[in-house]
Amino acid sequence: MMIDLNSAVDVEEGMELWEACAGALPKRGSSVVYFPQGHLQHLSALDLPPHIFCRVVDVKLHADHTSDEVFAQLTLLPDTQIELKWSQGPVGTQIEQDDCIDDKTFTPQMFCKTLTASDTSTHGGFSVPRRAAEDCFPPLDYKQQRPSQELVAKDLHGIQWKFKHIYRGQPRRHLLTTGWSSFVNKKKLVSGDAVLFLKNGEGELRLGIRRASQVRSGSTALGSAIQQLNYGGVASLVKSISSKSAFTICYNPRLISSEFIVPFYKFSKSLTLTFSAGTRFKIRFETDEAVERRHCGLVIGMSDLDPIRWPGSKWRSLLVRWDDLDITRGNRVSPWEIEPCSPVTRSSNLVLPASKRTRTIFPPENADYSGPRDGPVVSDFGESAIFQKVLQGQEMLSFDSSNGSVHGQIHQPPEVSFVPGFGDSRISTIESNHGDFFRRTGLYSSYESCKVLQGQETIVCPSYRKDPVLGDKSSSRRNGSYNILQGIPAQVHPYALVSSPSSMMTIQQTSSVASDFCSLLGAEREHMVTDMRASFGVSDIYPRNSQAHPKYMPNSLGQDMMKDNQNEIGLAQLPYAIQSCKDSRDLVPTCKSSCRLFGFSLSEGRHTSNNEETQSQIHAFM
Amino acid sequence: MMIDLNSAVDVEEGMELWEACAGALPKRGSSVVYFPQGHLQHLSALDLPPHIFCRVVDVKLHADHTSDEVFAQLTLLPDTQIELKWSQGPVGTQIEQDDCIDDKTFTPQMFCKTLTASDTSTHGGFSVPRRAAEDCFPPLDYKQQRPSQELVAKDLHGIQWKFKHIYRGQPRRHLLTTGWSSFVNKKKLVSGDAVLFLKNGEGELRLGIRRASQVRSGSTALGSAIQQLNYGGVASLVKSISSKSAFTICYNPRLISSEFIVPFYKFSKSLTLTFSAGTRFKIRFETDEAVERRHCGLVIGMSDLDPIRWPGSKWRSLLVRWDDLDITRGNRVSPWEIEPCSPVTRSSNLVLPASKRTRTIFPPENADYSGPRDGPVVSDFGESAIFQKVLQGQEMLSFDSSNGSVHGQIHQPPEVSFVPGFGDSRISTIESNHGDFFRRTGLYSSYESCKVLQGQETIVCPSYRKDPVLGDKSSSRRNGSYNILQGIPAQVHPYALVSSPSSMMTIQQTSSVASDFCSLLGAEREHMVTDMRASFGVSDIYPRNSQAHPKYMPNSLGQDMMKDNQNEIGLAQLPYAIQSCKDSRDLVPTCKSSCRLFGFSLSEGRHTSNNEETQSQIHAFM
DNA sequence: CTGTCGGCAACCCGCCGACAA
DNA sequence: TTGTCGGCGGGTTGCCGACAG
Repeated sequence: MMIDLNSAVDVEEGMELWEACAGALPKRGSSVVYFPQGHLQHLSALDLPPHIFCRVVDVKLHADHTSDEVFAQLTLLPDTQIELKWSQGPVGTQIEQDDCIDDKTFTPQMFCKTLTASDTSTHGGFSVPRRAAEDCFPPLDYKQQRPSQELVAKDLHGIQWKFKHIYRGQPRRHLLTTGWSSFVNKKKLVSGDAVLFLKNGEGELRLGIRRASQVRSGSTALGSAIQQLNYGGVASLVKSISSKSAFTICYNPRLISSEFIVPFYKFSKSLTLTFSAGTRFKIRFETDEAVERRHCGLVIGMSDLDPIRWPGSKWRSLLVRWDDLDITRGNRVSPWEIEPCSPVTRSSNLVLPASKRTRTIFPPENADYSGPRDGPVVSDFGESAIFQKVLQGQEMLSFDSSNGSVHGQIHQPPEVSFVPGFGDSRISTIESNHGDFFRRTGLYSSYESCKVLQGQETIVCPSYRKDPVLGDKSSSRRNGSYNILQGIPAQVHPYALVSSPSSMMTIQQTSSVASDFCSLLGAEREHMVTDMRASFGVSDIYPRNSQAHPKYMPNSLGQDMMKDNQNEIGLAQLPYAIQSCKDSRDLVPTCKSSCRLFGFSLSEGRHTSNNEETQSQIHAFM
Repeated sequence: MMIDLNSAVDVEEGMELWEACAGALPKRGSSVVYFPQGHLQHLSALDLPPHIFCRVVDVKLHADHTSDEVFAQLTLLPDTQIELKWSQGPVGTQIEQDDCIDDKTFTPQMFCKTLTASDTSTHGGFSVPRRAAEDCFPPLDYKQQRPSQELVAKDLHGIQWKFKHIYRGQPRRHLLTTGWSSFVNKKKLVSGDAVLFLKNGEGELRLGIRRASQVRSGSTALGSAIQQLNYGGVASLVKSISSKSAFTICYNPRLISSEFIVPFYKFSKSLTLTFSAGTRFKIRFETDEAVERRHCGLVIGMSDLDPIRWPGSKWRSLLVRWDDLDITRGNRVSPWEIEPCSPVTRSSNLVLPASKRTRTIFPPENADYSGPRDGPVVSDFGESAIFQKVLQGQEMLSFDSSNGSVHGQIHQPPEVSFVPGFGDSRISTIESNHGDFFRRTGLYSSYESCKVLQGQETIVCPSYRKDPVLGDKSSSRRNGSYNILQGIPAQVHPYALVSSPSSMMTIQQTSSVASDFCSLLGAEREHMVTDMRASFGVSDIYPRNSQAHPKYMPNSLGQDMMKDNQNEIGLAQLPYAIQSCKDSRDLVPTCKSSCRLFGFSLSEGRHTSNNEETQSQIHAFM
């Protein structure tokens, strides 16, 4: 069940926590594009255009009471003004900026740690990373032999959790003992889930969770179901849109199924590119296992996903071939989902040790550059509080907080090009420049490390690296040094976090930079992209008789397409889907058994649906 | 999430258990009346008649996977034939009979016990009532010093639960030890919930639960939500009905919110009565606390509940005044919900010790009458298996199993009349006859004890009474002696159970008797009822300035009406409702907090929403 | 620095008959 | 007949430093 953070105080306080847990939201007042096709899936043929330009007129935050799943109710108002802008030509910076206004001031501190087996076992408590404790928790009296204190942290629902925070052991370390296991049990946390502590301006502690895996897919079902089943249903949705009146949908930034709302500037920009067949691209998304990896692929054509009901829609209009044929994703993407890929050699070896990688790839080029090694990340939405006030003190970019835009000292953007290629690791000189561009702007490293770190299951913190200028401790006390991101939302990372070498993060103001980066990138693309559409047909791309042809790939693309449909439609349509999400831990078996309804037996038989529970029960008596 | 009992075997086997847990269903093929007004509440003004005559074309049983909440999906087909019958005049017995056809043969044995504090505490196991164990469990070898065996019982989902069944202690008693607490934990049972063991024809054990209280209201939300939010929504519902094509709704016999489907004969018959103002009536329903009591009241008028959108609807068309002003129910009922009341003195003292009461009220009048002391109960639906083959061996009525109807040897129904009265306990001579009628038919006692027992929180078994004729043990081995009913579904009790003095029950074939009883009653009513409509106006009934007037009853009727609306509409409309049912035990706080959305703060503040949990958490660390 | 482990205490679960309602 | 209790044994929880990666 959902509770609404409707107390004024809690909305105020909970906002940061909510976004820390969920990711960035389209801001109230911002311009977005709504895709009924993506939202309603194949639910019914509607008399609606494929994309609807809207203004976000209301945002309500919600958190599921039992699973802590976060989602928002967005109220969208179809806006002909935006449509007008759209029809008049490519994106203006105006629009981007209006997505980036913000008025929050303070900078909360937070840390996020993926729980280890020890953290979640019954054997002990929670091992707090040193810096996390030092930065987020009230200081202990280290003169005492065994310093300890009581911590109180509120979760999204305003529920208080108390923990004994103790500093002990040899060597000394911070631990949460009493109260911790209760928290783990009540929240049903397992190893791989992440907890998140956040100290707000008043020094109050807030506590959130980000679940690792299955809940995500479960949530998808829930989210989708709610979206469609929202009171009034599809009919009233159509009616609202047709009459240009506001409508409300559910939105979960962490879910790939929430892609049906896209910031206008992103949509607009992506279409200025007209991705050609042959274009190499990369994408970020979460698989079912919540492992987020960077995947590259090749655009092999473009066509309407559903030419009958949604002719001319850009929704998943690009036919693609993935480099990794195991990718459990359809062979279609939307233009705004993907980014041009820089196929440097190292892209095939993504899981290098972070410290090593960092050292190798980003030697300090500028002695003056003592700020974050990892800059901000691209954010879809210029939303919110916690992404503001970034980059202060950084030399590479000056930030004008008055309008939230970045005035580049990079007045001459470097040449960036995206050369279509079929091999794995072609590097052109232009692409080198491209990499250089990232490095010079200070954007590249975050961009890169973010992607790498997102997919890793347990890795949180790259090894600590001494700052060549400021030494060991001071660097981490500044506006962060490394960007540590983990369990990050799907599709596009919404955080702009600059963090210390530990998992400590300081949240800062970066979104405007991010979107500006986007527009720079977009501009570059426009110049450089080579239109190869004419020279490629879909079937030409696939060597006949090779397993790369859809016909011969039952285990990859072909099947994935089916899966795609089955999951997203099936789970969204029926009441089963709603009910499959009652309990966060029961989701897997439940979903399995309900999936059988759509022709796929994901489980062996119906009795396996709660086999674990059943087994333990059956063996309770010997 | 719901699982469907879709394996053929399980439907076959699970049917009995399902009905034991849920109550009787409208049978496939039977005639019912569907009330969109009751189903959709104030959801939207529809272009539908207030009642729609339908045939039940499909029944699918479901059980919630985590809470074990039972409900059914009914597919109804608007049927002009029924409408025709309706328009041609009062009910024929034909229609009743077609609701009672059945082909099931065997008679399962079951018992139902409300869990005590000891049963649910962590301190021990489950104390099995002696006779329940003897009748339902495989026999133990009592020669052993401490006889024990392993029991295996399947629940609604087909999950097996194993228990150690032991016979020990001084004095000896039956206990379930190992495995029991695990069951309690997994099902989240608390004291007041009831468990139900059922031995089917093959001697297999089945195991169900009936929750006591809050889950019920939670389920209401779930049920309602699903009903309305069922894919396609209201619009498609309207469309289906308008085009006379089948539609599917959710139905839970235990819920008062499921009143929107009424057997045709019941509807039809109730309208032949044209309840007049001044008519005394009684009703059975469950309050929020799952306490079901018999309530009496007075019809004070009749008018449309919603004259604008549902003019001429019989839905809650009767304005009533309750004898007990504390009743948490609106001041409106539908004609088919109520029955004429026999205002005998003891009706004001319902919670007499059962054995004492039984002794006092039902002295054996007929030495030949060695069958059940408590006869069958009125059943709305002539459904199913377990209600058949009743009363065999009983002298009062003969049962013809070939067509499921009852041919009365009561060829001369006794005079039954319903004299309007304002006092609490007027007894007319005619009413005495009325009571006598019940007694002579063997219907009265069950009718009575059922009502009494339903509302009691912990009382399950009236004290054991020796059968004056057959002695101690033998009586209970026959077709039952006392009808023990507990935690019985709302509104109209669907069981026809004849039980032993313990909580052991033998399920038997009674429904045809029940409906026949109804028709008898209906016929009587038609003759006897005095039309007093003209002489009473609503405002005349309420003594001005008395607290009986709605205006002066903020704590009873007035407020209750509001509650009524708020709950049923509010919870049905929003996604909150769907999600409020994730966990059976979390339902209360959840519902409370979500109710605030509709303007009612049912809880003190939002933080109290899971106070219990929170408290325990907060105090985990001192 | 921090994940995991063995050691060990305290607690609680759950089986037992006693007792009484 | 059966609900509750004290007794008590055993399993689990959870705090501790040791140790190692």
